[in-house]
Amino acid sequence: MKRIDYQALLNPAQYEAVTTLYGPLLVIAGAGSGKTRTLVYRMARLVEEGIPPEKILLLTFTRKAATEMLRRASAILSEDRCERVLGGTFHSLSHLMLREYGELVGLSRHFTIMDRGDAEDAINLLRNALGLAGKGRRFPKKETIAAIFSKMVNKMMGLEDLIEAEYPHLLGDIEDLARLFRHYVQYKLEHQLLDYDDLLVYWRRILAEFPRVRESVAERFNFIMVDEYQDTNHLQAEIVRFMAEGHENVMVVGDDSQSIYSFRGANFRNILEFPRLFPGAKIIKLEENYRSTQPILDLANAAIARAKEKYTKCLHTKRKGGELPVVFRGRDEAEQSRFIADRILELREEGVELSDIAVLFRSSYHSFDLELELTKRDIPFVKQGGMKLIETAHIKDIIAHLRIIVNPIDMLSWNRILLLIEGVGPKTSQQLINYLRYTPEPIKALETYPAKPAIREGLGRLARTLLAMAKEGLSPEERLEILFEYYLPLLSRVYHDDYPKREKDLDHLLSIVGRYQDLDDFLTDLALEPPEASVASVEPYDTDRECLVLSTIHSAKGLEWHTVFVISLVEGRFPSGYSLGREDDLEEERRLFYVAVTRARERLYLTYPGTMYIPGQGRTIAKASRFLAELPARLSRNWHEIQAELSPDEASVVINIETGPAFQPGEWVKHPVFGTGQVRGMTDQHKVVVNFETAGTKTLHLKYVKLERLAP
DNA sequence: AGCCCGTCGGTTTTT
DNA sequence: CCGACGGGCT
Repeated sequence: MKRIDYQALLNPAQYEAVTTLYGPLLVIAGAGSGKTRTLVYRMARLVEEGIPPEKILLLTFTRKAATEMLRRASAILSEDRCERVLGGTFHSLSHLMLREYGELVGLSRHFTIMDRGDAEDAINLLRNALGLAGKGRRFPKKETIAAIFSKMVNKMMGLEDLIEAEYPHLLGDIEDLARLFRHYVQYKLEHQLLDYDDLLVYWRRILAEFPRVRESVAERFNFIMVDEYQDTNHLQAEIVRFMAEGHENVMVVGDDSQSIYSFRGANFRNILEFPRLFPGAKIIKLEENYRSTQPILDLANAAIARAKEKYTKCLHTKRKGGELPVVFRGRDEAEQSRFIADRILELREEGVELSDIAVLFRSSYHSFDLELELTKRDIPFVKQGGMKLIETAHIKDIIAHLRIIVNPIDMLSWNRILLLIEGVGPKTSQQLINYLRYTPEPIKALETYPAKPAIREGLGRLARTLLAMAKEGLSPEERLEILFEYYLPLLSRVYHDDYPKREKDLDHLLSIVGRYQDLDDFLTDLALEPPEASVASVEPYDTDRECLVLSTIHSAKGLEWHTVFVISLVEGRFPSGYSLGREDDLEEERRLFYVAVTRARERLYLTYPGTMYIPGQGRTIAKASRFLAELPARLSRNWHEIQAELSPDEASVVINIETGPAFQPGEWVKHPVFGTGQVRGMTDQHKVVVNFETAGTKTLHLKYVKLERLAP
């Protein structure tokens, strides 16, 4: 094992955090202040001190983040013991614990995890059954109800208090909502269904009610580290408190200025309550920024300075120089998209990798226009955030079939798959479910059900398929293949408009399932770590290909890029129209803007369209976001002014690189991004046409391209 | 009575 | 681009 010179590798504050191993520790870390680095080195330190890695627990916001940190810690120690640290999200940890201890509170080992959509479906079903919907009766949408129920649980608030505080217009519906909530809880219990919140709720409950479990868990995990603590909620804080009982070796890291998940019950004040939860906690602040240039930080500081409540100080860096962030106003969305595509192509020719550039936005649909432009120009991209693969109807169909194999009393899934049968609607499905519900073997019972002749054939085929899938000893992949034989013909009937597109997703799913030995694991991972829906590269499985990143700001948390574009900075989009009414929500939008701009290392572009198409209203004038309007003028430059200052000849030239002697046709050259290629010729003094081996033929402007001559 | 299918409206953020 | 809704069909 390598000895590590921590003092040389870390600044004094980071060093102190890394070497404080025992007792409660709160680290307030500004954006780009080496928060991840600190966590990684602390993990290495613990292992180096002889702590068995399996006694360390690392809780992060996504499982990807945890895996990445463990990989880095192992690299530092040049050994792989760190991989044995248990890392994951609160939800994945709770899931793991419930599979182990769930029986204590009446959970089967094969409970099903519902995603948000499933929860909404169940709520909808119950709402109809209770007669709370339809016919002139005004009742909140299932999305709203699900949000209310989720907030109640995560904030550990009563329904009445929550409605009063956040949904005063629904005060009249409290009784019905309460009744619906009781039924929802009952329904989940009956069918062994757990929504995301239940994972946390049940785990907390076990910890609270069973001191023996608490003891053995505290013994199992001697050291707990929590990342992104500003986005945890009260429920999660309690889980931490219980799990650390006895040893109190808990380190949490966060930045109250980056709290962006209050819609999920997170409260940035949580981070300040940590010292109350763990009296005697040591507090360390990391304030020096290692990521961005000072002009970018100046803009970020100015944006967050207007926040009503904040606790961290100004970010500063020792880095010198840097360009002012650029503001661009396009005539419309199409011009905004063209501008971004133009800049991206220039950056690529400067040698900035596509994957080191990101376009960030408030809501997933804000990038639709840009996606069209990128496709037109053949710029490959991946999109993070927004629609997940598992949220598409056809994938949910598949998942529902698989869930029944694991948990045959999951009547929510039964409902879904029965509705796929021709001739079966909501009524028939409910009757069937009432029949299947209390039979010991629901799948077999399907065939014996006294059904109308019109649907008997369909039920029989479903029963035979499920029986074949349920056979012992099959791999998940084999089960899926059996299912496809049954499902593919359905697909073209049910989704006749666009089934070829959906068929491709099914292939994608098949390629994912191949990695799993256990169906339970596969379903759990799909729910807890859902793969993104769109991989827009031309060849779907070509993940090596370098891609531009399009991402919601929420999904960009913790990441950084050379250049960042923040787009659609228009009132109503960002800040979102939903937030305009409430002060707290607006504050969160502001923090979201802060998170967005602090993702950039070298260059930052803030763009917005002057007009926008709004369905119903047609073309409307867009008003620049208040986040732009409020910025002091000296902190950014306007693109149109930059252009006006340049001579017409230079207008599109960004940087100068000395041009060498003219390239000759037939010469071999190497480009930092496109790789090697052969020169076709020069179109004029400045432009060379190169036929690249993999990237195809490109015309490059010599003033800003880095071409290397290769020996013949 | 219950199902199918075309139309239309309206779109936050995520484990 | 998905879900609610209403009219027509079995």
